[in-house]
Amino acid sequence: MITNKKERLTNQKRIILDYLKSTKCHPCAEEVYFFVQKKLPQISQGTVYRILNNLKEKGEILEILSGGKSRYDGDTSLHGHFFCQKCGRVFDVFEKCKILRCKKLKVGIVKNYQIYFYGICNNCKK
Amino acid sequence: MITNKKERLTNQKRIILDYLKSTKCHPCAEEVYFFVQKKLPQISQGTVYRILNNLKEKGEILEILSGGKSRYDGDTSLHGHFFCQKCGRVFDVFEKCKILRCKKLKVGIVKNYQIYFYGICNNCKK
DNA sequence: ATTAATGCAAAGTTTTTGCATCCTA
DNA sequence: TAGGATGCAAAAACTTTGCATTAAT
Repeated sequence: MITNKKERLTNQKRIILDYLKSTKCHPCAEEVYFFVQKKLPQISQGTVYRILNNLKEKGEILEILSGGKSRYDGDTSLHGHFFCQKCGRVFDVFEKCKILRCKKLKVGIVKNYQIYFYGICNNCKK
Repeated sequence: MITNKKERLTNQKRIILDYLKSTKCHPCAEEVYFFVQKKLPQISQGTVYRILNNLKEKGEILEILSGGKSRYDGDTSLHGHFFCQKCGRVFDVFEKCKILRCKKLKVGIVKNYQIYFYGICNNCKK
């Protein structure tokens, strides 16, 4: 039996998705929560987490892994992320990241991939 | 004043490092704990975490990020990791991963990087 | 002998979840 | 108006930490 749940577009979801699509800051769940709270003061962190997981599963946003809390990116195009080990900021990287377009590796078939760079950003290098 | 702490090689640390250097299973902290417990029944999870962080900081092991718990890899050579979305296993990938040897990107200087592949492994594909 | 490292347990941090209620379609 | 989504709060999951004790050098 196929359970064909019809998903609903709520204010909460729309605001979060709009936010992630419009920023390049790669906010964590808490930062998303703070942002949405300005527009919907009653929103809860649980809802933010549920929506982020939902959008992630549908492939509308990307989860950026880090040791501690995850960050989220509304840009799902093929690119990598650079973590500055000094200021902690995360930058998009569009160079060098498309050379792995291969769909096949010895171990199996690749659906997608993530590249994380670690180093010192131009600002902190000065 | 320079505090030049002399680090000590304990049984706990030696067993954990030996284990990570000898397996290709990419165990998580809990699995490391279970393994070491067979040899040192009194070891605590706190110690395992402290040692894993210590080895990671010294660059002797690699932390493999995933949504939930981290995994650890005793092989610090340049390679990527493939996560099977069906069986959950993590495989080493030595192909395609050395093409990013660049030390410089537009955003800054790269010290190191990690590549994570997601897909279906050969075993699960059958 | 020093003092780094451990074991234990408590606490911290991040994320998930149960359930009554709300609100989208 | 049916049932998917939310808000709230509790709980789960993972990791860190304080402190007395142990043990490596």
